[in-house]
This record gives sequence, C-alpha cells and structure tokens, in this order.
Amino acid sequence: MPAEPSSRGHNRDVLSVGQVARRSGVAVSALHFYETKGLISSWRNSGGQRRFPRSVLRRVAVIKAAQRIGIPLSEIADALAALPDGRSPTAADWQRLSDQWRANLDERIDKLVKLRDHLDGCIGCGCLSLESCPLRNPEDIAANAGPGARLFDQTD
Amino acid sequence: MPAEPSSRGHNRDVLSVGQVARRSGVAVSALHFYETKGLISSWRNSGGQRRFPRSVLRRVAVIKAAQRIGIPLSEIADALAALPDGRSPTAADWQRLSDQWRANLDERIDKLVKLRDHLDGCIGCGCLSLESCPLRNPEDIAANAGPGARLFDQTD
DNA sequence: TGGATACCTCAACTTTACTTCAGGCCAGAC
DNA sequence: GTCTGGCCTGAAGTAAAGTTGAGGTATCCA
Repeated sequence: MPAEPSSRGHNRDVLSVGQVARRSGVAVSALHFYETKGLISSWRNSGGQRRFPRSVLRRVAVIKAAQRIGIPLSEIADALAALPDGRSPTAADWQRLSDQWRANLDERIDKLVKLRDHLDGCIGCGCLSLESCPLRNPEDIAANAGPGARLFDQTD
Repeated sequence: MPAEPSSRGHNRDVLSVGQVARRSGVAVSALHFYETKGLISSWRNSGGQRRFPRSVLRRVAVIKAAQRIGIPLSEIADALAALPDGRSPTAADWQRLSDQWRANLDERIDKLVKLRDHLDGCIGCGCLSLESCPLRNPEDIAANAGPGARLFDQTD
C-alpha cells in the first residue's frame, strides 16, 4: 500500500484527494471539478498536492444529497458559499440548507404529483388533441387562470 | 400574411413545420431535431419542404408530456416506435403509453418522497458525517440490506 | 414579378456534470 | 535509491436536448 498520507502517523484530519474520493464515493476527477467550481477547497502540500480538511467529507455528502434532490451544482455552490466564513458550520447552518432544499424538493414532488393526476385522464382520452387540455397546453392554463394557479411550469 | 399552406383552401390536415411549431409550442429547430431522432416524421412537398399530418400535434403533445415526467427522448422514441405501424394509434394505444410512464412517474415520486423523509434528519443532525447515514452512504445500505432494499439509487 | 417570409441543410455552439488522456512530477515502501 | 502507484495540469471528449448561424431555396400575396 503506497503513497497514503496519514495511513499511519501523519495527520488523520488531513486527507489527500484520493482518500476523499474513497471515503466519499466521488471520483477524483469530480473532486477536482468541484474545486474549480468553488464547491470545495484545499491547500497544497510542499509537493503541490491537494490536501483537504476532514470536514470536506461532510461538504461532499451535502453536495451529493442536494444533487439527488435535483439542485444544480451552481445553486449548491451558492448555498454553500452562504455558510459562515470563519467558523466551521454548525448543525443549525446545515439545517438552514436542509430547509431551503426541502422546500425545493416539496415543490418538485408537488409538480410531479399534479402531473400524475392528469396523466391518465389526458393521454388516454381525446382531450390531448385539443387546445383545452392542461397536459397539452400549459400556457393556456396560465393565461386563463392568472398567476399562481398554473398547473405546470414551462421551465419544468 | 405570407407563405402559409392551408391558411385558406389547401389541406387543413397537412401542416408545415412552422404551423406545427405554432400550434404545439415547440420551436421549429426542435421539430427538426425530433425528426432526426425518429420521434416524428414527415414527407416533403415538391419544393422539399416538410409536411406533417395533423396527427403530429398529438404526438408532439405526448412527447412534451413524457418529457415533463422526466423521460429521456431516447425512451420516448422507443415507446412511440412501439405504436402500431399501419393504423393510427387508438385511445388504447395512448393509454398503454400513459400506464408505462405513470409507473415511471410513481417511482420517481416515491424516490423523492423517501429522500425528503430523510433530508431533515440527515443533513441537520450529525449523522451525515458518519458512515451510517443513508443519505450519505447509499452503497452501504445496498450492501447491508441486500437487493431490493436500497433507499436511493446511485443513478439518481 | 417582386419582395417578404418561411423553409432547407449542415456545422458549430450551448449547458451541465463530469470523464479521459497525455505528459510529467511526487511520495513512500523496500 | 529506485520503483510503483498517486497526483498534477490542461485539453479534449461525452451525453442530452436543443439553439444559432450561414448560405441558399420556396411560397405566397399583391
């Protein structure tokens, strides 16, 4: 077993990129990528290799959780950037993220449920071929029902 | 008002690509794209311009509905290709598609709901930093609980 | 018979989230 | 001290789902 910082003796709170990759289940290339996007950060050792604090594992875990929800990396980056600057994030900080993303998740679920409710009636029957179907013609719904009442988003 | 086949006189059941675009809310370029992917098809008039049967509108509507559900175009193409060859699709044909996609939709909703159920407990608390959290470590769940019991898909 | 649109093809560009590759430098075990 | 495997950078490739642009043709209405 070669080149493994902290495999015995060094600093157990400092991880190489490969160690982070193994422990987080995220590829090294993806970690590089996240770093270029500002989602995580590292310092370099004397040889120019990345070194991460152990806390990066939680950060990566949060990133992955957010991705499963369907949040794009750019938004995850924004959310993470809003974490406190000096101190390390507390449970309350993470909770704020969770709340934020939970709302997003609720919304997505809600949209899919509404879509489901209309799917059977709309594709199977003849209404899809006419302008009056909510499944077919989201714009009309929006136009007729005013703001806040639209069933489906164009941006969906 | 220029170049508009069937705007008066010709064949009301035959549409130009621009007419399809206006009636379906899909850009001309997207219709071209769909055609290259085999999702829709057309014949050409003497001048080489695309002509569509009116039925393409329903097809496009179904494509859009499926996309809102989250089905990739390749799968939509497969599903549409499975429609009867000679005759035009009946309500029962569309119903089969609807059933198929509804199952997919149910599954997606289910996954998101499970994710939601774990989000509060997992990001907010300390468990995310340890190997035992289902939100953090889906692989472990899969490994420990055997097939069929995993909470989250890697491919999600 | 024009002129204004609409339409044609093909290639290249866009975004998101990465992966893969080439060429070359570290780190640690023996 | 050397060798194997880890790590580095930067560029290019991938997939999905289209959009945009260039250069040229069709249609239609007056």
